[in-house]
Amino acid sequence: MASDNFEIKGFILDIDYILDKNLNAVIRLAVKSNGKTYEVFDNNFKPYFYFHPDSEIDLLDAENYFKSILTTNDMEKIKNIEIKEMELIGKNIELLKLHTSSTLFVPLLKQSLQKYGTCYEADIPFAKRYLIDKNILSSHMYSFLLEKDNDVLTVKEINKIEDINLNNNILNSFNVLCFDIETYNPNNRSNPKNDPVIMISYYYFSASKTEQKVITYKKISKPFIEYVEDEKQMILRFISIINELDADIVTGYNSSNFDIKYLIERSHALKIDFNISRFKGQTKIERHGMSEKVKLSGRAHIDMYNVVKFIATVSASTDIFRLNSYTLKNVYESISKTKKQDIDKANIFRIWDGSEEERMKLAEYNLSDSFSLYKVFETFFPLILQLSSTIGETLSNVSVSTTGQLVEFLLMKYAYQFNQLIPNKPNEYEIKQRLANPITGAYVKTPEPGIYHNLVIFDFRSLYPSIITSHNIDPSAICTACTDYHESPDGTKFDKKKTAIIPFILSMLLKERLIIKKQYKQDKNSVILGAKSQAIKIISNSFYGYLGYTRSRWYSRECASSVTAYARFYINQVIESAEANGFKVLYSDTDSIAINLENNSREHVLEFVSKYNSKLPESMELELEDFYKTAVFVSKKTKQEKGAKKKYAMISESGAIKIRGFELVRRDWSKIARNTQQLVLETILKQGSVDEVIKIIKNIINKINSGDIELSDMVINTHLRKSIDNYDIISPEVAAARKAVKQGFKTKQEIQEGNIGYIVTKSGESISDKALLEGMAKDYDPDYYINNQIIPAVMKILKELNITEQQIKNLGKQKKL
DNA sequence: AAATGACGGGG
DNA sequence: GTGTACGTCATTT
Repeated sequence: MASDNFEIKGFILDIDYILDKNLNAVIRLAVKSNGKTYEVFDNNFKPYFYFHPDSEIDLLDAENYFKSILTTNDMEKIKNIEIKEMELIGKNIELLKLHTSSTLFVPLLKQSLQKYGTCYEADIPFAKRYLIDKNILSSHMYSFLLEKDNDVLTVKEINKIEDINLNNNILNSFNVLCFDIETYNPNNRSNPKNDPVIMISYYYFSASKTEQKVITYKKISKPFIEYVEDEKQMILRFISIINELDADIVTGYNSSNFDIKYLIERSHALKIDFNISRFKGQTKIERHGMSEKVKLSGRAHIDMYNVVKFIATVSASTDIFRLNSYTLKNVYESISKTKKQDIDKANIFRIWDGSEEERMKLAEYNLSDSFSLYKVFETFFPLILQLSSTIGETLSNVSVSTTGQLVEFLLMKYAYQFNQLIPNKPNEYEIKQRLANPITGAYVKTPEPGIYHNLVIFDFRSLYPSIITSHNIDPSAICTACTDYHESPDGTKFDKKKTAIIPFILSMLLKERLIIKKQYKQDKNSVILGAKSQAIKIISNSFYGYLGYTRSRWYSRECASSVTAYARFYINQVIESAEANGFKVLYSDTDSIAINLENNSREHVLEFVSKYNSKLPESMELELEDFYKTAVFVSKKTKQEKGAKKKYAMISESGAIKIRGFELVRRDWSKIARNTQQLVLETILKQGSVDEVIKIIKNIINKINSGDIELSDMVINTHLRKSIDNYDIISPEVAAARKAVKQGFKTKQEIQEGNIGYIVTKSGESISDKALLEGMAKDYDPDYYINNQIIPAVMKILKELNITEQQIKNLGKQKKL
């Protein structure tokens, strides 16, 4: 038997497991090393879980105990029993550790044992379990000592390589295939049972080459077209291209829910197997919570739509990435600042059935989707990679994770290292209870509405994380009888001496981030450092949320409410202290305060903050955010907004505009209203007064009155969910849609499936009478747009600045006369 | 006001 | 898959 040993240096791209013919679970790694990907097995890891019996039993005689409660069939599944002493949320617990050979047996044994006690860690996916127990980080360099036996590679040893350069190089070592499909859609929504895939485009890039193509089966003379015989050949060709190019990452946009799903279902109809895995194993779609997850073996599938939404969620409080809709077009245009090629999607089937010239446009569009996706991928992948290497989960898992799942994975890893038992997930009843019992939130000081000048904003650096680390907030540190403790303002005591994993992990992350930030200052162009810093920030900021997250394994109402109680305590302390020192605090939210400098000098306020900082716990710090020239504060009054909400706009000294809480961009307002509102706000900020604003509004009203505004700016976008016949109340959009159907402009189906845009025209009595679909409308009703769009939009801002609606209305009348 | 339902992205 | 389990907004009751 030929067998030899060798060593490779590389990183884990993906991990899963196989069941051999005896159902034994064997870990399988995809190791990427020097441009090659190895399929590597690890035989030295077996499934296990813990059991804690309800009744007192003789643990030393556990085998007989199990014999008395389990069938012989179940008993055969237990390979070994160990007695373990561990800690569960601060309390010692004695457990039985049950070893088995197959992952299949774990849920079966758990089922049989449930009525006799509690099973722990019986729901940790095997591949995750492996990374946790072996303390191996995905997307991190390791040296793998391998043994080759009959072409099968097994791993003997894995050792971490602490080489920053090697780790950094990972960023450029992926073969990435970005793809997009077009489908035939004669009935609006393509149905994979009948409607073929008509084009598949891809944009491929790796360290050594770039390639882009559209595969299709109707004649189109363009150099980027690869012509094949039919749909079946097209799909087969796509699969073989993925293999030939040896893609490590296959990425799409909403591809889990659409492209991949459609290709799988379509292939089924064509009686072919759609499999784009690298190693043996199916390509399938699994439910991952509410979304779907594509499972490949040996490659990572990354759905950039998931990633984009994730980033949008975690950066919700910043202006960096806030869009009203996360379509590929919007996202691409936002990151690249260039327009994306567009097409009327409802028309794709007609284009396909039409001339070659038209199809050429479709092919170009198809390719532009893959190219845009590549840009989106390029923008966000560094962060995904750093999230992956920071917590150690695989790229494909990170790409479908919520922040809670990222934190949970880290906690599970450290729980293992600290001999702590991983708490079970809550059942539905507990979830409901937690949900019904929310945690008191942050403190918000609502501002007096108006325009202010000369502001300074300070905020606590990483307030929640630093509160957790400074006060040892962790469910396992909660104590009643301890002597050396932190007591939160709402009365929970945390043992100072207890080594608890949440503060432990957090202080490690915060320390690392400080180092990274320092390096980043020296090397502002480093994509890796920027992404790493962002990744750590995202993870650290998620611990508080995780403590109060209803499905959390480490849920602790006491901890979560202690964090917010401390936050309220500290921010109020700053406010009081600032006011005692003669500063006017205009506004405060959670971790920040806005001070109106008035006659105070900058030096004076900076001095105050520095003095204040010296009194704070070591890891806490109040930082200067920025100086602001002008700020507009508006009080919240609308029904939707419960409680005190941020609603302000301000402009910093450098001219950066920060807008919070204004409904500036909503689909159901016309573009003219949105643009005018934005302009009004910006003008107030830049001019520092409302004088110029009056002129602007007057000008817009005049333009509207004289019919100078393009119809496209007047379109109000909305969408109908029901069939147009089923409405009791006829809103303008329903009226417009009905007219369009009656006159044969659109079919009922077209209306029902997509977005519709309508314009309020001159002819008719009610607004519904006047409403016509975009394309049918020949004019617009100036009165409607002035009174129902422009005035309400600008009044949202102006009413707080002592300008009445009548004043604005008079602007239009003056000109008319 | 509370409960229920639909949507997001994709064509 | 050692299965999972959203957040928001509109409409209806």
